[in-house]
Amino acid sequence: METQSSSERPGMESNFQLKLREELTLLINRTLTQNLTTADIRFDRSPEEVSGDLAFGCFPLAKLARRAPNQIAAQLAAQTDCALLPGVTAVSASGGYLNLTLDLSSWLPDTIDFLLSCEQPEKGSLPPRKVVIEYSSPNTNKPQHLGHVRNNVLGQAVANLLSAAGDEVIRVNLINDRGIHICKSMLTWIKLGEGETPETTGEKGDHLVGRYYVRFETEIKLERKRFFAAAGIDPQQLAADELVKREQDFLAQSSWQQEAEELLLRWEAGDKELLDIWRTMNSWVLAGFDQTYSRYGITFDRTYFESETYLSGRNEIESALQAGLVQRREDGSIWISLAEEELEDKLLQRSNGTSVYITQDVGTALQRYEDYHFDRLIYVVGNEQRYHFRVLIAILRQLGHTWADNLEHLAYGMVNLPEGKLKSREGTAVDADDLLQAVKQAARQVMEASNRRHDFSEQEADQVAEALGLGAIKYYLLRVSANQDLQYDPERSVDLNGTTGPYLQYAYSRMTSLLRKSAFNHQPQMTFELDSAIEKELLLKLLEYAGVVQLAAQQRNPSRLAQYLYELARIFNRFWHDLPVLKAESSDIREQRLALTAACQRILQRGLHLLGIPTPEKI
RNA sequence: GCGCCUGUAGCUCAACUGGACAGAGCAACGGCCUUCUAAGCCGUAGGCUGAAGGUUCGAGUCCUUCCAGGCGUACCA
Repeated sequence: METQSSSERPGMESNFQLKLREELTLLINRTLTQNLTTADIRFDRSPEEVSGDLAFGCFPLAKLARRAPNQIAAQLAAQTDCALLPGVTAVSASGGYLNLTLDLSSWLPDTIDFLLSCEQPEKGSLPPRKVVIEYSSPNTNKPQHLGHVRNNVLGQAVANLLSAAGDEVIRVNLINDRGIHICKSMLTWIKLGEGETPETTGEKGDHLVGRYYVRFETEIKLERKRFFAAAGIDPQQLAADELVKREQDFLAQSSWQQEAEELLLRWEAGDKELLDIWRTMNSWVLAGFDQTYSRYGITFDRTYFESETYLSGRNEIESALQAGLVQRREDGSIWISLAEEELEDKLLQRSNGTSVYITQDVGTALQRYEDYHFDRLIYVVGNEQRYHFRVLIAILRQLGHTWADNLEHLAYGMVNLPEGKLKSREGTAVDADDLLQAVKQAARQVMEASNRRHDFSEQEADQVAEALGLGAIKYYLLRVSANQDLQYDPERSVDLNGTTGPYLQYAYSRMTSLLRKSAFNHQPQMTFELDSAIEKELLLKLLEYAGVVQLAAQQRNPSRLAQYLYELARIFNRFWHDLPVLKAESSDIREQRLALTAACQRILQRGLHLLGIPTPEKI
């Protein structure tokens, strides 16, 4: 059950914003004898055709007062004395909305002071909650690809948003470093690796190990082909259930499969020689991951390893068995009944005594609760695991952990290419490192083709290209709301025009350029006489910032912020185009426009950083 | 079969959780650089929101039934 309505978490506000909401609340309560609170007052932008800037929708009031919304709006408009509302020069009713016209020059001083001096303008009014958020969660058998990049970038951004909105955030990674898939790359390296190491090949460790994982898949595919050929069967001709049976037959006699399974048994038995190899290969992969994370700006406060947490899952199941909460079947396997949750029974331990995926997640969750006593635990995991997390939460609840209701699966959609799906097993996925390299190259080419001349050193040019590449990739992934599948078009992501990271970074560098050239220094309480429509658009957009961050945090949806920042940048670009700043008609106007620019710059910088996008000063 | 998710402009995506005439970008077409960075700005064109019913003062959004796609439904992770 939702306990909060969406509009009840405003961010910090300037004095004028706060005052306006208070006065409007009083006004409504007086004229309609309601008892609204300021939290009930939310503004939309007035549409172009209507005279006004901010619109207050009277629809919720219509139910309380049992009158039509446009009647209520009309009455409010008729009985409103503008003098009581700060900086409001006119009110009008239209289509059930009360439209307020703001006086730009009275709003600006207060707004600019607030935006430039408030330490954390995104902060919400509720007490902070302790939130543990898990993202990335890679397997140590292959390098990270585009799907992981979406996860990493999304997780990082949501963590940043929650933190900015005022929560205490603990960012955790979970390394899946054990299991049959790990054994596959190990096996292939042992058999065919001839002692290769990242040092001898000069390759990144995760790429090296990943090569052996792909190799395993190609080898077993060949073996499968031979198996079916020898039996004189064309698998394509088989009915579905027959095919499943034949595949099982194949795996049962496949030497690659058998050897991998033997390796897993040896690993679980603690075979010392094997554990050494396992540790060595994992360390290669982890070193590779560290490089990737660091380049992408992905950080964690704590890293969990499944090889360390899966045992606590086993223990939990053991004690649940004693307590009669789970049942052992005749073949020795252990199950939990989830009939109360209207879910299928779930296996918790195999008949051969080894643990399954969900057992590890039970253990990890328990350990995290012990470590942090969180108010909320968010899992950033692909939406193909929706069912898995429903089951996980149900299990924890059945085992008597009331905090199970504080777990939350932040499911995000798959990343597809225009040609179709990514397939990491076949090694056709878009590799995270290669991707950044390619997009960076493209950015570099655009920089060099441009007729702008900067005295960039080679090193500076490289840094700017890297920043633009990151901006391009991250914005591309974050502008789509999380639960949607997204289509990744490599060519489009390299295109720096349109709703892209580089567009925003470019706008930022323009703002910075103006401020640098003018050596602007903000004086509080300055007076404003600006009055153009475009300047007012900027003011109105700036006023939305804190609310947008609050909403994005609450919905765990950075795309809201991504969208907003694009709108802000677009209005700024229009402002830049239409109005002179450094060469303004008077030095007063110049200072005022610079102050407005400074506010935009700070908001755009903070917003982009929440999305994990770097903001180079010059492009 | 059952469950979950998704269908919005030619393409990629928005739409503050039920509110004003459904908005952007790309692609197309037409304008704007001797002027603070043209990676920019302005304009034109593009829609029966998959279909049909229903609830409501009001539906892209909620309900029902279809249609299409994706993902689950493992003693895989």
